[in-house]
Amino acid sequence: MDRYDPIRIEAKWQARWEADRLYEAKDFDPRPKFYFLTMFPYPSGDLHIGHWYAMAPSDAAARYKRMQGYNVLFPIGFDAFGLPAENAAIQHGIHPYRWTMDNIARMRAQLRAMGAMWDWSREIITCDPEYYRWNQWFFLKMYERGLAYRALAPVDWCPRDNTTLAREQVVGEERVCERCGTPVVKKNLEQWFLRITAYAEELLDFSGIDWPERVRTLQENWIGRSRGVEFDLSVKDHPGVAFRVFTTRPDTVYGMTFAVLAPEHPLVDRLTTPDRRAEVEAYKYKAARESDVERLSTERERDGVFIGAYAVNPMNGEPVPIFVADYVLLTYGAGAIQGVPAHDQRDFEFARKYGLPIRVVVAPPGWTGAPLPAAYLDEGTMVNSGPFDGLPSSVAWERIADYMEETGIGRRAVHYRLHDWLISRQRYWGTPIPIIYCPHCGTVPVPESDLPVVLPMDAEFLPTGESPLKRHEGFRRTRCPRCGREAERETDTMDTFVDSSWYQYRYLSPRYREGPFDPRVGAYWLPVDQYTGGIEHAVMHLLYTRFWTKVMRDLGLVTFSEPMLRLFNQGVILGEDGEKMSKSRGNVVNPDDFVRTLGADTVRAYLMFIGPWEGGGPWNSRGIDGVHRFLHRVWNLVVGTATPAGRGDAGAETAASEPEPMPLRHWTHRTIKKVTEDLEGFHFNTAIAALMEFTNYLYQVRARYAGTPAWREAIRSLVLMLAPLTPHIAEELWERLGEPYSVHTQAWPSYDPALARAPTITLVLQVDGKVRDRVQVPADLTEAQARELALSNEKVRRFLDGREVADVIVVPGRLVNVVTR
RNA sequence: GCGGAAGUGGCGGAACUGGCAGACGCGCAGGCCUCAGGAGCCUGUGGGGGCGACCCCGUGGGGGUUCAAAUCCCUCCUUCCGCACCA
Repeated sequence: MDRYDPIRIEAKWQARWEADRLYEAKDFDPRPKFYFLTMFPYPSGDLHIGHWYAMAPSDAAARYKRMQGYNVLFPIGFDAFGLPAENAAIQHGIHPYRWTMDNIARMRAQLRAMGAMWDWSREIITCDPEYYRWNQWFFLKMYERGLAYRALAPVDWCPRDNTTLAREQVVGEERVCERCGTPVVKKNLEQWFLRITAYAEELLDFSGIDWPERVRTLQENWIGRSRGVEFDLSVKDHPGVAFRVFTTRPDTVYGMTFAVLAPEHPLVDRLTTPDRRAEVEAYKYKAARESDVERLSTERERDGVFIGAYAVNPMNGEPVPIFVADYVLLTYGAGAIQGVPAHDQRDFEFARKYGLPIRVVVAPPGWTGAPLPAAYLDEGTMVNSGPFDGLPSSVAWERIADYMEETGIGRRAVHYRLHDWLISRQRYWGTPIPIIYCPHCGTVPVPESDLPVVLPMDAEFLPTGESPLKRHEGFRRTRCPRCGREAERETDTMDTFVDSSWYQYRYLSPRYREGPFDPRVGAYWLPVDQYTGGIEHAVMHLLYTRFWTKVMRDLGLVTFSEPMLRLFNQGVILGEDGEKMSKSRGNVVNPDDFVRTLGADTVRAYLMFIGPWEGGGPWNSRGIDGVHRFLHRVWNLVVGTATPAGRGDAGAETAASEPEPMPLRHWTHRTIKKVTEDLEGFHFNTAIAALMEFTNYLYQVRARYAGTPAWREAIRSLVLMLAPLTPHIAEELWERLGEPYSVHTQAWPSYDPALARAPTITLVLQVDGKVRDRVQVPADLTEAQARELALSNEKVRRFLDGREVADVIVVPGRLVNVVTR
């Protein structure tokens, strides 16, 4: 007997597919195109089960699209810059390039074992100078347009990785480094930024793309748009001196009883009176020293110090005391606020602590004038607000804003939580920023013709934490492209998120020399139709790549504004204990072990069967056996060598001699319908369940149908439907059926809707909503017939027990509910 | 605190637009086959009651709408994720 031997057939077909270049996508093919992209891996060294979970289902989906008649581009590459390579260099003396390329070689072999339809001819590796030269090119284009700039700014610094971090890379309440978990510290440094905030408004617009609500919400929250009013407060006894405040509640301006400056605010020194100076200085010192952890502690009492000066409310000329307090941040809004304790919880607590007046200006319904127990934040009626009294506060919001604009007191303004993207990294293993500092000419961009600025291979890697480029004289010292005199290169490299912000374009023409991608090829494939990857990139990669595409549009490189039309986020695969896989927990599942014993098809199918793709979930080593058994059963069924012996077969005959459940062709077509719909929606788990059911059914009726055309249709369909999910076994069985190579270039089976519809249905008979009987009836039973059937049914009558029938609900094709009084 | 998602057998999960709860698989129990394979076959398996035909209960808790609720509404609880002094 010829048993299912996954190891042998998988090796065989992988070699054949590669030799035949079965998966190379053709540009300009007349079929409709479909660009299916999965987030490319970082070459950490080994392909882990998480990679499989991200990639095997996406391969199945891409294969399905191909069988649906699309010309599918399904590329793969490596996100090859980053810290681990540099750390390996420091710890083990291996050059980051060597380390990275060795890992890539190993991972390529592991990826091939998956049997995916990647087009390896388009592989990209971001640490290749021919790749990162375009990072530099983009940077120069942005620099020309003022979208890349250098600024002295307080930046987040990871003391362990010895580098700055983008705001998005600082995570959690503890404000730790996204990569290593070390608490970050603030440093004041000259760094390069990309002006993503120029696109803040546009990035809030998701029209035209079908992205998960979750990602949209995360991005919206991250961008953090606030609409409000900015106005200036003049300072009493300081003619000509004023500071700006921003508020989202201009309707509460008459309720201002104090003002607050951020401790770092530039006016603090100037306005502080001599008698307050010592206290203010002490407070500033304290605020500066406090770590962010302390400063953000939720239980912490709000505090501040009066600086001795008074600000004048522009609406009523009333002076209010000015404080410094660290609950006001220099980095948001204007770095100063109006203190309205009656209508802001923080101001309320502050006013209580320092005995400041709490003046209600938006009255809650039924307010009697009594003090409020907490800040009142909702809509109300204006009081104590001069000409605006009596208006609903939402109306007053607009009227006061209008008034401020008309009189020049202030203007409407929008602020964002989003900051510009800090891209400077004080590390070696990244794209050099193509800038030269000349003592005579200043900051000079490297001319395009001099690109790429190549990383020197002979850098030294020492555990000092200092960037190797900074100490590399040959790299650092250069000549000014403008005046030719001695100058210095920028030694910082770019955040690796730059690499992944536009990689989808490089896949189109990875060896193109005239630009980041060939526009002719781009016109055919772009944009990406389907993108898949983890949710962890919601506010970093996925925001950056949208930004990048908008910049590319404004540079005239593309004609659209969004890089990926549809996005799907798969879940996370957990260890057997239900916890996140980690070496320290010892719950890491190595896919290679299972591939070696059960085969790649089983691993693929199991990962898809485990549950909804978006849900992730725990790995179960027993569960995978069930899927493996299923493939065995399919094999035996199709090859026709299911064990014919003994009582097992007798049992099968027993099953087959029972009343026929449904005709074979109906089962075939309804399974095709179900699997088609499931794959369309990435519901791999239920698609596989349907194929299991179908297989179980085929075993039951095999004796009756074997050899008939309907049987052949069923078996062919089964193999075709397995092709995207388990490509190797499908190819082998397809060949054994005598069908032409390759199963993967066949059309997806179509179904006849009439056949997919059940010829008979189970009609449920209920009395007062409780199921009392089930009867098999023709699917086209009329409503009247169903009603008749129910009322004459013996069990229904028994449960009616002579009671009066009040109503009979008939749901055609489903049930009849007899309702008693 | 704010925003989002979710709670279904011993486990992973299924259930169209409100219409048979628990598909499929794991596990478990019993039986079979086999010179033993990462082979296969059959039966049973939500809880409780009954010799049985059958009956009752059951989708986090409580309440509601409805002929009918896992599904809709209110409320509470729990878990996960994100943001968190953003003015």
